[in-house]
Amino acid sequence: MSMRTHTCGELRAADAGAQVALCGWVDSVRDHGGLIFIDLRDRYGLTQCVFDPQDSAAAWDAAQSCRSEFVVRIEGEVRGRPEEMVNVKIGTGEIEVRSLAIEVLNKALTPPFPLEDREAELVSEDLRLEYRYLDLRRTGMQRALMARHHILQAARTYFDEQGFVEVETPILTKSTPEGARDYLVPSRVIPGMFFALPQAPQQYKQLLMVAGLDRYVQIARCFRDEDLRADRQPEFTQIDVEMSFVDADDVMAMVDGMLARVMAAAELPAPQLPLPRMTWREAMERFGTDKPDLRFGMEIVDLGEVFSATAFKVFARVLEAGGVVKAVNAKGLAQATIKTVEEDWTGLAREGGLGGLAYIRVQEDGTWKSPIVKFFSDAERAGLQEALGIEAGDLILFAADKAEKALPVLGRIRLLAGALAEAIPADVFRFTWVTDFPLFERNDEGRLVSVHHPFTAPLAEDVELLETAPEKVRAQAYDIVLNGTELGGGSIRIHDPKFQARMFKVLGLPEAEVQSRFSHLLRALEYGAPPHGGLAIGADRLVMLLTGGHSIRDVIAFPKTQKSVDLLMDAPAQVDDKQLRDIHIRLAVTPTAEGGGAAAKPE
RNA sequence: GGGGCCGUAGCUCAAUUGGUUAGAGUACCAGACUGUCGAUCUGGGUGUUGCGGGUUCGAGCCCCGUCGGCCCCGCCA
Repeated sequence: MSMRTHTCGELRAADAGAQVALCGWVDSVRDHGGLIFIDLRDRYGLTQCVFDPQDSAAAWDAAQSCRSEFVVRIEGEVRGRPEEMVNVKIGTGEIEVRSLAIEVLNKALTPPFPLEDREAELVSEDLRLEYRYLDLRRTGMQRALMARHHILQAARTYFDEQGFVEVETPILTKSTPEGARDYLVPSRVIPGMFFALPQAPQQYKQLLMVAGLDRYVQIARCFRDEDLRADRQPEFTQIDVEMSFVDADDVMAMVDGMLARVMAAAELPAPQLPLPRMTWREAMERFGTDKPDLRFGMEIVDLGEVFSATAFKVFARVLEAGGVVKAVNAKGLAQATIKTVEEDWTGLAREGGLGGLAYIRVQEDGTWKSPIVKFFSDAERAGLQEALGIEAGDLILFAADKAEKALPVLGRIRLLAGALAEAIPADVFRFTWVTDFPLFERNDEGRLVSVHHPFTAPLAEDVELLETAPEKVRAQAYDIVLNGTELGGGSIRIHDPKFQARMFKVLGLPEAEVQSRFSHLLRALEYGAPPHGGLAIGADRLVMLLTGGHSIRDVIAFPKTQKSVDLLMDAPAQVDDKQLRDIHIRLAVTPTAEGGGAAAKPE
């Protein structure tokens, strides 16, 4: 008989009578003194194996010494269970294996934490990460990894069917001037020079379009040396796409199809295609963010009309100065605590540069309780009522300032209010495209920088504003958003070398820097670059959202901690002096062994 | 760089105002048990209260420092 004849998730009533061999981990031992039950587990499922001293005294004896997580091979005969003994919780619950022999292939130490999902999910994450190979043994984690596999496989298959070619681009590449901090790799051969790990395969995929590949896709690893969040890891995976001879609609339609396939692969309801679209301006006006969560209402309402002639000086002054008065109706939150409204949310408004946050609590009897209502005319009250659909129990939150300040604040409060009111369903998936982003923004120093990246093409009708009013120029850029999370984004690229040079000039990049950083791309554009565009989707975030996870660490096999430490491998770590000499590096700090060897402390 | 939460048995947590021998559940170990499937019953505490220092007659608890984990802001073209 072979090592194993079946998996632990395979046997059914129809297999009764079969002689089988199963291999796996001991999930649990229930020793009744006479009878012993061992649940044997592998990736495929759980099978109950019964040891009776009358069947085989030797096997029964060996089973007695089995402990959790031992790796064993069991031979026996499949037996149907009487109806009252069927276990409906597991797929193999209608059978059991009458065990005639058991071989311990490997013993196991007692796991440092329970491997049962129900309990393991409460265990501190650093312990799980230190013993990730045990954590990944859990059903829940295996399900997440399987979902990831199916989702990425569906995306690959889809793009293959659509004629895309998967091309691998270098991991050792060149540092880019803008964007995130690069991970650097010193060159041994050329002293003092460094490779950078790619933040994205952006320029390579554009060069592949110049090369005539026409349709490119890659499940690409990307690296960014920035601080982490629940949805950000220093290395992450993108579904990276680029297409030639397309416009923005073509790219979005292609990705619509992919997302529909991916939803099916994740066994989730199909979204209606085409996925909805809105412009960046509309997203900001209605939701106060460029990644709107469409799972609930509480949209931002403009009250410029209502208060156009108001006697309330605070609003009047703002409107006169070209500002806006906006509000959100936090439905049903009139009972929100003073702390929530006047400390937490008002504090948030102040952080966002607002003077404060006005509000109205609508009492159960319909009366308005508010420090500011007394300044409103009857017409203004009626206007508010109408514009915000005010009902008993509502909480109205006002922001009056420049639109760029008021909208983001209300956008954040809308999310908090939605969560507080439990108005955001967890099992609903609402996609939207956000299009027509601004091409540029001002950074801290007031310098013009690309919102997306410097290869993004502007909308044709805005090109004439490039030099005169660059901040008004909209980009042929689009983000795909799911449930308030930015899944990915892309753009139509500039394919005309003269235009690309013009763009660098508008950005104020010195000629020398353009040459040293982008000469390869500019030269490539000189040799017949097709019009092209594409996008990249954050694979980890996509899988996280579709599996209901709260952190991308839940869908990455071996993630890093918030300090970018790998607790399992204990990386980063010190290296030998010889290794440093080879790469011409001398340390300016003395590494210390504290914190498990991963912490380096300045002298 | 900044704000917040956390660190007590293998795990999850408790421990009154600073009080004498640091507990519970579970895991684990031993014994019992022939139909369990989160088995059950009996017995057993296995501890550098993250680490270092301070205050105190006395510190898990207070103070200072430090290490680590998580969430957020900044940052992430």
